[in-house]
Order: sequence, then structure tokens, then C-alpha cells
Amino acid sequence: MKRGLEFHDKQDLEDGEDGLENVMVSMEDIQSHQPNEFEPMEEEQIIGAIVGDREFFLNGDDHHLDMNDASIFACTDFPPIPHDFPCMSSSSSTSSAPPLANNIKPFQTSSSSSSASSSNNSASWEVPKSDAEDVNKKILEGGIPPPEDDNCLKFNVMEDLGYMDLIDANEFWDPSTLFQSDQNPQDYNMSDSVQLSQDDNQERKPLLEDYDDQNDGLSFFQGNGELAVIFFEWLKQNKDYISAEDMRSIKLKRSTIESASKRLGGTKEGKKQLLRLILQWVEQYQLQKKRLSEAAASDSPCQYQEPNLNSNASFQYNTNVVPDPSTCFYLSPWMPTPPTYIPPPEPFYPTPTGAGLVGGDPYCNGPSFTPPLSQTVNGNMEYQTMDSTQSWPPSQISAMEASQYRPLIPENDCNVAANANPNDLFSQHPYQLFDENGDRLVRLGSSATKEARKKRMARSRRLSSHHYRHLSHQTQHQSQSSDQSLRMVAENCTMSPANNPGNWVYWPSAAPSPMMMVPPPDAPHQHLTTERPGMQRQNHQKHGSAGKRSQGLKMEKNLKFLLQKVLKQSDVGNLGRIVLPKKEAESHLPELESRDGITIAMEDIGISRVWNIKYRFWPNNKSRMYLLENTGDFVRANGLQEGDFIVIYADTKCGKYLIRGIKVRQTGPKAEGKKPAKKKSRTSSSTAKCSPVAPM
DNA sequence: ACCACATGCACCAAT
DNA sequence: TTGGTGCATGTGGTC
Repeated sequence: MKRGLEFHDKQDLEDGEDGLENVMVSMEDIQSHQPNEFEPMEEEQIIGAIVGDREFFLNGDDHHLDMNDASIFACTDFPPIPHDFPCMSSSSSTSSAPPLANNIKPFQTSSSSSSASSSNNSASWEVPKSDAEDVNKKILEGGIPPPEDDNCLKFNVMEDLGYMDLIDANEFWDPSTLFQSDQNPQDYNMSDSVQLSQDDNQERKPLLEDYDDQNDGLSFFQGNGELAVIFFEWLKQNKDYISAEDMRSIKLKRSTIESASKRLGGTKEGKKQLLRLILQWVEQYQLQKKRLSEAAASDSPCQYQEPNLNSNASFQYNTNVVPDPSTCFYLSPWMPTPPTYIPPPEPFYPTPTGAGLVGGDPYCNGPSFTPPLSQTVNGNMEYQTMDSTQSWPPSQISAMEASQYRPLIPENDCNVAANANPNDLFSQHPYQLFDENGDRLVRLGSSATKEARKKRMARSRRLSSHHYRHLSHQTQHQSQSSDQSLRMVAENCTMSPANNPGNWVYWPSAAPSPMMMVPPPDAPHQHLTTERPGMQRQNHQKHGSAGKRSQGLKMEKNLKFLLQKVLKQSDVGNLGRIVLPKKEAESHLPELESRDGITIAMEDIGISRVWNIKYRFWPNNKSRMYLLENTGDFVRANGLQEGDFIVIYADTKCGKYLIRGIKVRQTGPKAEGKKPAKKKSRTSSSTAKCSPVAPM
């Protein structure tokens, strides 16, 4: 009996065709097919959804999305703010606050309605400026307040998953550890349903242990074969929504898992509960993303159908049960709510217009560099204009869309017979069902017809335009964008893929690149790594080609986060100086011998300029007060206002300093009217003197 | 109590 | 008179 099971490869994703919506195959197919029945796959195989001698989803390259990584919930084009951003807190330089932006996760419990979750999720990604500190404070105080239901614990655990730090990249749990990669598939004969007995589970137990042993896996899951069953069940139920790529990329920090497990009692049941929560967490993201796509695909012949959750017997995927092709997809019982439109996730960083996405990621929007770092005696603010007329290239957008916001909808053109051209996309990467004679029964994929393809493309365009609108807010404001700036980086920094492969490289426009300049909180001075520890790894990256990805990742390697400062009124006022947090300044910036300080050429990542900023200190009591002076133009050029923040990086290869102004979204009158909350206002003259800089 | 920092404001130089 | 510079001081956080 032939069971067709074909997986999408990366190229397929990049082609913008046949996305994960095609991940629709009965699990028995997965279980029963033989390895040689797979289509040849490229180097970045997405799915190894076979238990046993095949990888079970979670395998492939090492580009893991961390579950802590907000990017798996949203595309944030913004380079991550260090998890432990000492300066993130407006009032304390020593705060260990998790980066606000990165901790705002659309995290919901499944118990709440999907619609509520959706809206909350959406809102979570758009933290209004006025709420930013509040949210951050809440986080600092122990997390977002739990919902007023009986899911407090659950919520907290989920919250942990969302907010856990990801500093130690070596401490992740890979869900694939639930399965042994070289296990004989026969041992995992779950073909005729997953109603596994305890014995079955027990048989699997050693697998988990072995895996843990070999991989320093999570002891938390050791010996608990039921977890594997749970996981498998979940996969079966959500195979349509959770792509293998997504699953593969999930990594959890071990300590977080273990901590969460403890919070759940540390019992076997607790572990199971935790696993469910984790899966639910993943599921929510993915399912909602799909629903978004579903909502967007209004012209889809496949209208959403609320599954009969009570009749989930039809979802048992028993051997002889072929999913009804008329059913667009099956909702997981864990996601028992109707679809709700969810806007594409956005980074919380606001646009000046108060809407949309701030694309100001220098590493997506493009850093630019010109001259090497030079400390001058010129205290005047100078800049060297660079070509900043970039805009987010459509190719980039489309690429991103294709990979990130691409609809994940299993379309309803799934009744397509098995007459597909072997050369078409579907034949290359589809998930197919075959009847018992080996004939393909249905094609659950979406690329069966040109019509379906057109529709997908239309959806993609819609989503793309949606995304682009957000980006436009940013790019219009800052007149910048990514690829060009990045090219300039390569050129001006005398670095290019050719001559400096390990350093700054040109980032192809087709591969919008997240920059992950997150210093480990515990070692903020460490070099930036290619893995963004738990923040905003972007979804589109995981679908990008390995080559592009690796190329982009190289860019980050020489960047080192130095410090960040949330701008106060006095920082953005006419004084043209920004007070720096003392601790970070002393530790990460050049040591100052005299109070006059030094002038540092800082390359403005955001607007492609180089500013000569004076770094100095004032004696203050028995201490010092560190300042950046001549920042007025920088602030104005970036349109920075109170509540926005700056980030200073160092390019360790070029010996440069990079500065970047990051705007925080302002929404509504609340943000507009925000004033320094705790500071008293004194004379009117001083107020006028420190009047906010008008938005540019 | 100490420290960091936001900012008020006095002082000074330039216009 | 205006704008820039630098110090002083109050507030809030941390130890």
C-alpha cells in the first residue's frame, strides 16, 4: 500500500507557492510510508514527520526558532533588544527587565476564546508607547497578570514560555527529543490510530531516554513515553496547521521547561500538561496564522467550517479514514474556536504615525556605514549623508510574504484528482493521499490547479500589501530601507560577501534578514551571535534559503550590543544631549579620562548617516554622569521622541560604533498626551526649553 | 543610605 | 537677548 507523503522543501516555500497549507496528510500515511517514497528533498527538508527511522518533524538544519523567540509569533523586523536590557527600564540601568518589545507576545491560553486571543494577540504586538513602560513594569513584576479565570497556573506557564529567556542557546529542548531519530518505524507503528496503549508508550520510553542521553536532552521528558504520544496526537490533529518547519524550529530552553514543569508539580501529569501547553502555544500561533490567511482568502472556495469538535472521531485518522476533502482543515480540539482575523504580527515598535510596523531595523531596513570609526575633536554634530532613499524593495516584501505571511490555508481545491502533472509544484512538494492501491486519491495540496494558484498568489499579494503598508510607515518616515543600506554596509565598511565573508555582507534583498544583535544578558559584551536568543527571529527567515540565511547571519557576527537608552524628555529636548546609563557607559564605551570626553563617529543605522557624537561625563556628586552630546540632529533626524530609545552597537571588526534610534509606537491620545509621569514640572521656561521635538 | 538619573537652572559666550 | 554649557538638586530605585 503506497502512501504518498511529500513534503515541502524550502525552495517551494520561497517560490511562494504551495505553502504549508499542503501539509495535509493523514498521519497513517506518514507512519506507513517508506523513506524511499519521499520525494528528493533539498538540504533543508522541512518535515521528517515520521516516527522511527525518520525524523519526526523536528530535524534539519540548526536554524531553530526558539519558542521563546517572539518571531515565531510575529515577524519583527526589528533587531532584538537584548533580553536583559539593563537600560531598557527608563529609570534603572541595572534592571534586568526583559526587553519589552520582545516579551510582548501574543500569548494566550486555549481556554480563552480564539477571538479574544486573536485580538489580544494583535494588541500585544502593538504595544502602545504609552503602555510600553507599564507592560514592561508588569513583566518585571512577574509577568502579565494572569487572566481572571481558573487558568492562572496555565497562563503562567504559558507565559513562561513566552517570556522565558533564551540566553543559553545550548539549553534548549527540542521537541524532536521525544522521538528517536533512528528508531525503526515499525516500532512506531501508530498507523491505525494513535490509541496507543500504555505498553506502547513504555516501549517508547527508552527512546526518549536514549535521545536525552545522546543529546543532553531534557531530563524533564525522560522516560515519559506518554509525552511522545501526546506529541504525536497533537501532530496528527494539527498537521494541517503546524508545519514541520515550524515544529522543527521550535526549541525551548531547558531551564524554562524544567522550571515550568516544577510549577506544574513536576509530576508525570504535570509534564504532560506542560507539553500540552507548549504544543498549544505553538498551535495557537500557527493556527491563528492560518486563520488569518483563511480570513484573508475570502475568495477561497474553502470557507471556514467550524469543525465539529464533538465528533472528532473523524479526526482520529485511522487507517481507513481519509480526511474529508471537503473539510478545509481540522481544528484541533485545543483550538476550539472559530477563526478570527489576525493581522500579521508586527513588532511593537511603533511608527511615527502611530500605526503599523516599524521596520526600522537597521539590519532589515539596513544599516549603513561610511567612514570608519574616528574620534575627532570636532564636537559638532556632523553627518555624512548617505544614500538613504531606500525603500523596502518589493522583492523583499514579497519574499517575506512568501515565507512569512504566506497563507497557510489548506484550500478547498483539494478534490483535485491525481492527475497532476508530475512536474508541477504539487508533484514536487505536495502532500498526497493515495488509496489502498497506491493511487492518489486526493490532493490536499493547494497547487493542484492554476486557479488555486492564482488565488494563492492573490492572497499573497494582499498580505504583502498589508505588510508593505506597515513597512511604508516606517520607510516613508525614515526614508530608508534594508537592502540598499546593507549593501552600503558592505561597501562602505569595505566588507562584502566577497572580500569579507565573515563580516558585514551584502544582504540580498530577497532575503530580508533579521538581525539578532542580542547580547546575552549575562554577558552583554559578548559578540552577537547568529542565534537571536529568544527574541525576534523572524518567521521569514526560517523559510529563507540556507545560503541567504547564513549570509545574513554573518552580518551579525561582528556586532556587539553596547547599550540602550530609553529616551527621556530631556534627552530629546533641545539640549541635544542624552544621558547614558552609567554602568553601561563605563563598561561598554571608551573610558573617559577627562570630563571633556571624546567625540565618536557613530553610524546611524537608521538613517544612513554618521554622527559625531561627543561622549563625555559630568561630575555628579561623587559620581559621574555620562552623556552623549550633539545628539539633537540625530534625535530630530530620527524623529525620536520621549519613550523612544537608542541602541548603540559596536562593530568589532570595523571598530565602529553604531547608533540607532528606535521609535516606539504611539497609539491614540493616550500616547500623544504622555508626559513624564513622575517628574514634576518646574518653570515654564525650562519646559519650553525642553519642548518635545516635533515629529518629523 | 546610597546611587543613578532626569532635569532645572545658573552662568557664560555669542550674537 | 539668546542659546549653549555644566552643575545642582530632587526623585525614585536599589542595597
